[in-house]
Amino acid sequence: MLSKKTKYGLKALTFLARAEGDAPVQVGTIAKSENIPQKFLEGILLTLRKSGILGSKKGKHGGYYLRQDPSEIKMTDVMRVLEGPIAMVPCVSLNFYEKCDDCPDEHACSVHKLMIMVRDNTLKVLRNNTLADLSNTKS
Amino acid sequence: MLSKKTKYGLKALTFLARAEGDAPVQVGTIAKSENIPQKFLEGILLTLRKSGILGSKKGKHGGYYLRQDPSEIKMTDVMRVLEGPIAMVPCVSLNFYEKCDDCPDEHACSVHKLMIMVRDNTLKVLRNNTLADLSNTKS
DNA sequence: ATTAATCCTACCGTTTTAGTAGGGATTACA
DNA sequence: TGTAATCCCTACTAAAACGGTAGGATTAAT
Repeated sequence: MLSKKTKYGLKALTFLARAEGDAPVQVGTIAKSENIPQKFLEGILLTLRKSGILGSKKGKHGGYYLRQDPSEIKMTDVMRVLEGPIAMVPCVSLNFYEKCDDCPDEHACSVHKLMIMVRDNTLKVLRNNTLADLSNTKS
Repeated sequence: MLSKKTKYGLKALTFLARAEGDAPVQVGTIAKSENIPQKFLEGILLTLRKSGILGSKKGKHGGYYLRQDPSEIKMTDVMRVLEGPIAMVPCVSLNFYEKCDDCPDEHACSVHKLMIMVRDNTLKVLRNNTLADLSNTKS
């Protein structure tokens, strides 16, 4: 299951991508428009900023903004920041690899085999889609 | 993340597929061989039986067995029984559809669009793989 | 100085996960 | 007919994750 955190984060990013101009957008504005609890969204945007995807401006008239063009922001990066590993099992994760404690031989493991295939196909989708693709209102 | 339940279930099914002959296999045998807590595995095999994937024989010399040839058992079915919906979001689930409570227009939702693509690619993998493919020791 | 915003930490109730415990029902076999 | 092995079922539990909320510190514009 996709967490609310990720879902809300994606919606917020889409909102920012669609927002014209480069003036920072306030959390409250996004929260209201996208039906997201404001305080919850605050934390989400904070982690997006810490990861380098968003920038922020403090104080009055402050807010958040994208640090790159939407077409440069890959879904793999966003998903890893918000949702964590893309692989469904740590033993097939590229960025968060971990050995299974059961499972004596990884290469003989049937789950391993299947999850590598799932991962590769998911990666293909997430690598081929940028925030610009999501923000596009057409189809 | 794949739950332990699903992981253990897949391993158990693989074990059964590899077991020669049609004599039922006991939970204890599988548990020991695959490093799975026996009592936990008991429950998992029970749900697999209730879903129709496994059959069982009670009493002494009882155990579990596959009800179809491994090549007939699709990963989509197994995953839906053990892990639940394949889609990451209920609003793109084929078998477990549910409307989002936020999100006024599903078709305008960027998350929806992305998750449909992910789902379709995952489905492709799971539909094209049977238990026979998993059990195959080669590559 | 006031106001409006981000930033940060801590907390909290609910649900899910990953089991464990204990026994009932059924069957093989001596 | 008795006993051991096995599946079957319910209930319980500790720990983690999820989905927030609360309260205030900090920073910047006016």
